[in-house]
Amino acid sequence: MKKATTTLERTAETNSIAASAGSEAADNYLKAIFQLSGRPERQVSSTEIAIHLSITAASVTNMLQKLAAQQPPLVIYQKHHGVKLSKAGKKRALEIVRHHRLIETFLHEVLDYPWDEVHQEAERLEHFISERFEERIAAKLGHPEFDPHGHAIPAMDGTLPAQMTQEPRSLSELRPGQSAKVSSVSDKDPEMLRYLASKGIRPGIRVTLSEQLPFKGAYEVRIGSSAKPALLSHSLAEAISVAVK
Amino acid sequence: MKKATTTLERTAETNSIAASAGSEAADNYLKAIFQLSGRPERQVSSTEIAIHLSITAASVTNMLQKLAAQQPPLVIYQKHHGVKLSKAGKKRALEIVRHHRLIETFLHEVLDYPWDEVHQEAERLEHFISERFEERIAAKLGHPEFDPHGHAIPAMDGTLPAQMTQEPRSLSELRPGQSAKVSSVSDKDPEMLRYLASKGIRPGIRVTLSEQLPFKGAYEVRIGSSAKPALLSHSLAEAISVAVK
DNA sequence: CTTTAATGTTAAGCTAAGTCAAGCTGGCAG
DNA sequence: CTGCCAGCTTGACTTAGCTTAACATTAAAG
Repeated sequence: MKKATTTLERTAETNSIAASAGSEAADNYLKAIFQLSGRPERQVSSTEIAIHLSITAASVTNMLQKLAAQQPPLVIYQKHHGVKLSKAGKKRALEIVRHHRLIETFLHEVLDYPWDEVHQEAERLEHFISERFEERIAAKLGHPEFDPHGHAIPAMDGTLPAQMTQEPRSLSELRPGQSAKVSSVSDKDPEMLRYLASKGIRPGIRVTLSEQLPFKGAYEVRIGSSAKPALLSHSLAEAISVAVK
Repeated sequence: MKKATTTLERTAETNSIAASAGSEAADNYLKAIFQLSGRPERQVSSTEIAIHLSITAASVTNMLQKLAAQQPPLVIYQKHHGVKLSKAGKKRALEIVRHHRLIETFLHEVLDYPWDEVHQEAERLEHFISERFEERIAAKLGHPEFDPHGHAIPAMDGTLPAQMTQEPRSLSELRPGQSAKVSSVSDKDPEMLRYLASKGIRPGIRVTLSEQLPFKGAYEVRIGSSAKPALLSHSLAEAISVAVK
């Protein structure tokens, strides 16, 4: 008569909600929401997230419901009205952003990666490093405040330097004659980064907009102390954040 | 009367091969087979793999079939008679082992990890680093030949130093009076590594077996040039590989 | 040669994350 | 105040990797 013993009582609790906390996918959603919601914070819609992550809106709805059902909830989700991060969700998102930016800095400073290649590698690794690894590279780098593209690195406790809590101004919003310091550049497009580097545009450099052609035309920009100005397209100008000061 | 349409013809081909190349799971199987098959090479059984990976034998059978069905096949699999790596499978396995050991060395040398903590971190990261990352840390370290535990690091082309192509001898196989040099120690158990470090046992150190108590009793070992001998349990002695020379 | 214990394999089914297609909704145009 | 349609949500299905339970095979012992 068979053993049968095995399946008896069983943890009848295969149970409820299932998990999906801490998964790579969940992390990516949280990071996406964080980045899309901007500062000050806005609600983010399913489709926005879907486009950002290159998946379908249906998947997003699904995952948002799971994230909202966690204990504690990672997002505040209202059917048909978008989503925002909860306290816990924001903490997690900032942790991942910290990982990402520390890794980028590390790759650039310690492993001599060119700045256009750090993003891709960091995008994968950010999910898999331990707290210990994070702590070690931060120490090795002397607890840096900014990554190679000029983005602020959140502190361990999940706080950002004060000036970073507001939406930064883009070079494309300057008026002719205005001068400003480059605070950061978008890290998403390697080609763009290579081009910017070749023009000498990087965080900390002072730029002066001498002229802007109409209809989103070229931006004529004087860079640092260089003699002749450069011409930047609208989308390039948009990818450059500046502090007017 | 319901649609019913659904189950009809069906892609009767739920089908064959599917993919699962290059996945983390597949990598882990290949590595497990590589490690279990030893040198010179033996066939490895499903259950061995199952135990090594802490999953069920059924899962293993499944995956082996997929790995064998790849184009090119990653393993040579014979029902009921175990499995061995194909050319391509061996190449991939060595690539992962190379990643693992380079990462361990890197964590130890560059990030000052203690040698008992490197394994766990490397175990995760080995699957996610790019070729570029591999190349950069290898360069940073001066293309090392051995990891912190004394294991040989495969070259980029997937070859191992000559002496590593044979099964190493364990300290537990020495006869009293024999002397040998520690070539490597097992990296799996952090506690054991800490203990070994405390006794001064590490790769490169010369040891002399002065006495071995019967029935797998303690091994009395003189370590390097130290005055008084240490007592090692059988399992400890087994975890230490030596070159007699 | 037969039996059987150990070991392997198949089949069915679960979960996580995704897809597609169809059904809802809610805010704006008339 | 109505209706409509873009944007969400739901539901039914997929795939990868796993589990359990049932069935099959091998090899060793009688």
